[in-house]
Amino acid sequence: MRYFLLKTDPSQYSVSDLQRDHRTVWDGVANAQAVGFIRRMKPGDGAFLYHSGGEPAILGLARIVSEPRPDPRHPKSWVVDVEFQRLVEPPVTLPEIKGDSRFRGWALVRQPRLSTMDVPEEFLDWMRQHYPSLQL
DNA sequence: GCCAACGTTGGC
DNA sequence: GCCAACGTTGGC
Repeated sequence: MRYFLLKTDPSQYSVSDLQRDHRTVWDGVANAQAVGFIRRMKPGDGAFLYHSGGEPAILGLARIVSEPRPDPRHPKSWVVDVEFQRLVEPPVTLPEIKGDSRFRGWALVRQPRLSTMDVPEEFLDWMRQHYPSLQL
């Protein structure tokens, strides 16, 4: 089981929208590198939900609930179904992540425009320590 | 709202 | 296949 991070612009589709919808098709990912991560996802994998725009932060946890598949509407895009799991409270803010030298190499810090990525083991450890109730 | 970074497109 | 122009994203 792996963990990924999914960015969303909250003015388009927010974590509370997913909480309300419970399940959605995660679409709009066309960038080749990001699509590469979508294609590596497996049902049962975890996904941190991140708001870009507004206060950049991780504020939810979701589960991948389908195999990835090409988006029939957009040739270069791939989609996957995700299901809301939990809110991350309090949210883990970008400044907090940037401020920790252990995460310096993470694409979240290094490549601001990458919308979908994997999550380094160091961050998972940190999360397990600080958010034990998430049972990561 | 601005703008830097960077990905994509299209003309050659 | 290169690269200039252009568009988009995301952080501030």
